[in-house]
Amino acid sequence: MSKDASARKLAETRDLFITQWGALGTQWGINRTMAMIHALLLVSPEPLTTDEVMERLAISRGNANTNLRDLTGWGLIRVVMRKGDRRDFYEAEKDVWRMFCIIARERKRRETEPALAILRQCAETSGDLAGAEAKELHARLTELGEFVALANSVMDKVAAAERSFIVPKILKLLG
Amino acid sequence: MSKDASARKLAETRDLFITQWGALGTQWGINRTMAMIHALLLVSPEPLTTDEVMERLAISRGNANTNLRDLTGWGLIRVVMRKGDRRDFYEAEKDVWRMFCIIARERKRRETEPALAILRQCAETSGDLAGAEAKELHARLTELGEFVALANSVMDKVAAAERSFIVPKILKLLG
DNA sequence: TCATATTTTCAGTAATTACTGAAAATATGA
DNA sequence: TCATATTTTCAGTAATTACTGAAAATATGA
Repeated sequence: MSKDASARKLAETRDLFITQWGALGTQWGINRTMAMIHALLLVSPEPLTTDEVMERLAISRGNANTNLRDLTGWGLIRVVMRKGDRRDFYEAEKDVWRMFCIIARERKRRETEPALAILRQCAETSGDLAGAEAKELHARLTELGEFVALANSVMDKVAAAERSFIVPKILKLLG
Repeated sequence: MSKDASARKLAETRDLFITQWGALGTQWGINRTMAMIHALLLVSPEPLTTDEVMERLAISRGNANTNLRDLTGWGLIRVVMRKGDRRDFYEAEKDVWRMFCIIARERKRRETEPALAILRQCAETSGDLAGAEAKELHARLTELGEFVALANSVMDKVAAAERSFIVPKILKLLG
C-alpha cells in the first residue's frame, strides 16, 4: 500500500469511529455533536483548535464553541496552550479509568442525586398523612429512596477509587 | 384533618411525585410521559387501565398506548387481567432490586454493548494499517474496548445477582 | 357469524432541542 | 491605547422527537 493510500485509510478509520461514536451519543442522551467532538479529540494525536474542529466536522463556530465548553465543563477534554499561539487547543482525557470516573460522577449528579431529592421530599410529605393508603405510599417512597441512596454511595466510592485497587476485587467477588 | 382533606393531600403528594419523576426522566434520556406513567403506576395501589392512565395524566390514547407498551417491553410494568373484564390492567414492578436489574440490563443493551461493537470494529480496521499513527490509534481503540468490555461484564453480573448476596459485599469492599 | 369493546397504528402537527451565522465581547501584543 | 485575533453569545431557523385524534385492526362474547 502506498503512503497516500495508507494515510487515507487511517483518516477513514478515524472518521468511521467519529461518526459511530456520535450516533452512540444519541443513545446515551448526549448530543451527537458533543459525542463527535469527543471522539475526534480522542483519536487525534495532537490537540486541535476550534477552527480545526469546525473544519473536520463541518459544523458552525457557535456549535463547536458550545460543545467544546460543555466537554471542558465535564472534564472530558481540556484546554492546552502553545507558546507563541494565542488560540486555545483542546485535547481529550485519554486515561480510560479517569474517563469512567468523570462519567460516573456526572451521571450521579444528573441522575441519582435529583432522584434521591425527589424521593426524600415526597416520602417526607407522605409521612405526615394518615390512613392506610398514605402509609403504603410512604413505605414505598421510603424504600425506593433508600435504594437510590445506596446506589448513590456505591457510585461515589467506585468513582473515587483507584482502578488498580477496586476492579480486580469486584471482579473476583462477582466471578 | 377531615377525611376529604386527607384524601386530597394524598392525591397531591402522588401528583407531585409523578410530575417530578417525569421531569427527572428527561434527564435520564427517557421521555417525560413514559416516566410519568411509570411513576403513576408505582404509587397506584391498584392496577390501572389505559383509560385511567389517559385521564389521570391528561394524555391522548395513542400516547398512553405507546408508552404503556414500551414500559411493558422493558419489563418495568406488566399487564394483569381481571376476570369478567376484557380490558388490560397495568401494574408496576415494585421490587426495587428487580427494577434495578431491568434498568441495568436495558442500559447495557443500549449503551455499553453498541459502544463495544463500534470499538472492536474500529480497532480491527486500524490493526491492519501500517505506520506509527495507525499503531497509536489501534492501541487507543483497543484499550478503550477492553475497558468497556470489563464494564459490560460487571454490569451483567451485578444485574444477574441476588440483592442479598451482592450488595453487602460490595459495600464492605468500598467501605 | 356479527356487534361491540378494546388496542394498535399512523399521518399530521406541536413541542423541544440543536445549529447557524453574525454580532458582541474579550484577550493579546505592539 | 489601539488594531487585530479569538472566543462567546444569541436571535432566528432547522432538525428531531413527542403527541394527538381518528381510523384500522383485533379480540371477545353472544
